Amino acid sequence: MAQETDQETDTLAGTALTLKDIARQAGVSLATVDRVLHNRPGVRPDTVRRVREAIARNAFQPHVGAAELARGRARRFAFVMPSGPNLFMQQIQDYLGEMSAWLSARRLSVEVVATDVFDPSVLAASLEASSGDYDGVAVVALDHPGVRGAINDLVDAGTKVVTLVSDVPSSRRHHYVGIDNIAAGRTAGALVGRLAGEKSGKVAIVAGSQGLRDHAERIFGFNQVMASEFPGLTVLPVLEGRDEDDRSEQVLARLFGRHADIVGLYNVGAGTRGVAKALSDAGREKRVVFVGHDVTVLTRRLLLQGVMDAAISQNPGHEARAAVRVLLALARGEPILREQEKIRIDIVMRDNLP
Amino acid sequence: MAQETDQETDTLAGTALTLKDIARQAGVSLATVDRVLHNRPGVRPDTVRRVREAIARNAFQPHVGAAELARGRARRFAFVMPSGPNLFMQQIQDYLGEMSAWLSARRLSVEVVATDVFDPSVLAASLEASSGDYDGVAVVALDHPGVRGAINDLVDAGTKVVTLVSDVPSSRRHHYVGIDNIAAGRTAGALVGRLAGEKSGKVAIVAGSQGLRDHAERIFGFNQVMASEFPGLTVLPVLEGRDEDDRSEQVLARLFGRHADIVGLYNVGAGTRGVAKALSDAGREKRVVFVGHDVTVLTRRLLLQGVMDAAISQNPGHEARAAVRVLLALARGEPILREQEKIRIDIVMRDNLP
DNA sequence: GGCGTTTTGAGGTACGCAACTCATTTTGAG
DNA sequence: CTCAAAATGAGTTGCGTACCTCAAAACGCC
Repeated sequence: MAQETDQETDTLAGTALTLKDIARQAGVSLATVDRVLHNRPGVRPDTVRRVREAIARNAFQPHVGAAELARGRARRFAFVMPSGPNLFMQQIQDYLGEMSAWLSARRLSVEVVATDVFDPSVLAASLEASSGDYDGVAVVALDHPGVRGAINDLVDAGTKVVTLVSDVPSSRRHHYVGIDNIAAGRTAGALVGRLAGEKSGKVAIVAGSQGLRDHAERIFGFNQVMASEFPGLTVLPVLEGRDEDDRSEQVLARLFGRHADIVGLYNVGAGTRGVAKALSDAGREKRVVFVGHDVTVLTRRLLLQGVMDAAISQNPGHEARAAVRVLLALARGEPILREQEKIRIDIVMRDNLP
Repeated sequence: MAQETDQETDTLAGTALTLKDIARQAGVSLATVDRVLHNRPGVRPDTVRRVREAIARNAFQPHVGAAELARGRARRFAFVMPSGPNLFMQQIQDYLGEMSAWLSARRLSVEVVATDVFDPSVLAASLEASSGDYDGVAVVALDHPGVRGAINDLVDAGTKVVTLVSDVPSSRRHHYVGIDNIAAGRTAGALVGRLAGEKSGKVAIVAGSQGLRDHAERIFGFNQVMASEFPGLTVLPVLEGRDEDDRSEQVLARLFGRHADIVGLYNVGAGTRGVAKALSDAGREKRVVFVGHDVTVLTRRLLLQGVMDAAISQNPGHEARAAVRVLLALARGEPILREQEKIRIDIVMRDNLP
């Protein structure tokens, strides 16, 4: 019907071997292949090798659907997250909710455990309490010895653990789903510097607390870039607003009173409403380059109005889905698609608002 | 062991109903439920309603693994893509390759069909030829009546079709995986304008061809922003470099010779190497704000060197995976996670290079 | 060579669904 | 009321794996 087109075709996948084929090739029974595949005891090293070779030779992959069906038991995951009215965390939960059809089609259950993430002992207790109940746990973690211990205990018990948004690199968690906060701070710095143009002047930083690992890292990255590339700009001492609107507004208002030549402002955490109010009360709404974090209803409006110039964002939907997918892959023993699960640092300006 | 922590727990999914439960609730047999579920004939409208209600009432989702296992036949997808040495397209293919383990664990096969995408009749023939062979087709499409017809024919034959990177909105394709190119152009415009600072001067545009839909749309968005927000900047007539290095360099060199006050440069398509060469030959490497598209080995280097100021990027890995996931969801009749499959317009600068 | 232990084979069952057959019941048109 | 057509029930088979039991074979030790 159609004339031959000189097209190449390149097949990427689609073998259809089963366990039976592997058994035949290795010259053993199905039971033995099963023992090897699941690291069950009672197989001679030599036999193990033969089976492994047959598996490798054929690039055999167990049919994920069949495996899921055969194991019967559903997998249970927990998301341990802050209980406060944090908008970003709320977004993550919302996106988990949007996945419910996807989850139930795979017989997965995801439970959100709200806890006081900022109290290490409470967080650790929450984690310990969930031991044994779940196949996997995603936790917005505080980097603290008690929390680290609790994470390691979970890992030792066979539970898969991923840290979410905030990492505990010294623990033995299997994966971290979140951004590199130093790079995020550097990005913010480059934006403030570039958008401020040739101007010289002062730059203000408002953070929740310098005790929070992610905030501290962002500030570090920010200062790095400012020092090395924008010598004309002077970074003022970091203000702490505790991620609260009122307090952020107050400290900032005081600062504006003292310095008339502020050309840039970096809001490291939340409290955006207060920051914006201080800016407008001081009448400097559009004369100060304002860079903050995360895309919410508020920052979206500020970007559209031109009050905010850019938001550094980590996609909450992506983080929610990546955490689930990573936990699932870990539980199944599947490889993780690193490129897919890597959370990127998004620069969001008015015209590329998602 | 652990003291009670006052934590709320909120379960999101995890029911475990089966078809049998639905049948019992609806007061019919398994066979009838099956008929309803797959729109097979021979069921009274009233009975259909009762079954549908039972399904809805329990938010029943067929076990995706069991379904996949039962249908036996593997699913086949095709990616119809340009045959040329296009780096971006090559990246998409590379990322498809990285998925091979994921694909084979699900007994999916993906074939890449290389064709001359820029010749409508050849492209249309390629599409027609693949009719019946595949459950789904992803195509980098040219917006042309012949291509539109071929896409519609595929859809009518029951094949799922998604357009990739470049859309054919007038066709009945099921989904488009790619960015909004007008918004991408607007973003580029905003960046050039903002990064050029207070300066007034001229802005150059180099495109592959204004006949290409995506290029035309980007230019449109770019001009929109320049006209409305940066009246101090004058946009020069669009240069056409045919996405080739040499030609881009020539036309640009000539332009630099005529205009001394160029402060911004937008490279809409490929030919980046030539553009960069023209810039450096003219000795304006770092005095002109240079914004382009896509993150490749070359643009990455130019960003790090400070020659390029920003790259507008659509993540090729994301596009590859999204296309596969969308085709799979369509074939299975599963809902599409729109938020997940939406391709975002990434602003990539030196410090958030992926 | 006999013994206990380790390793292996053979086989079965279950998982939830798709896709089919065939017998039976219900329905509605005349 | 009759009879063909339509609707439904009941059942089977197979998909590829996990997990289990039991018996048989091979092995190592004294």
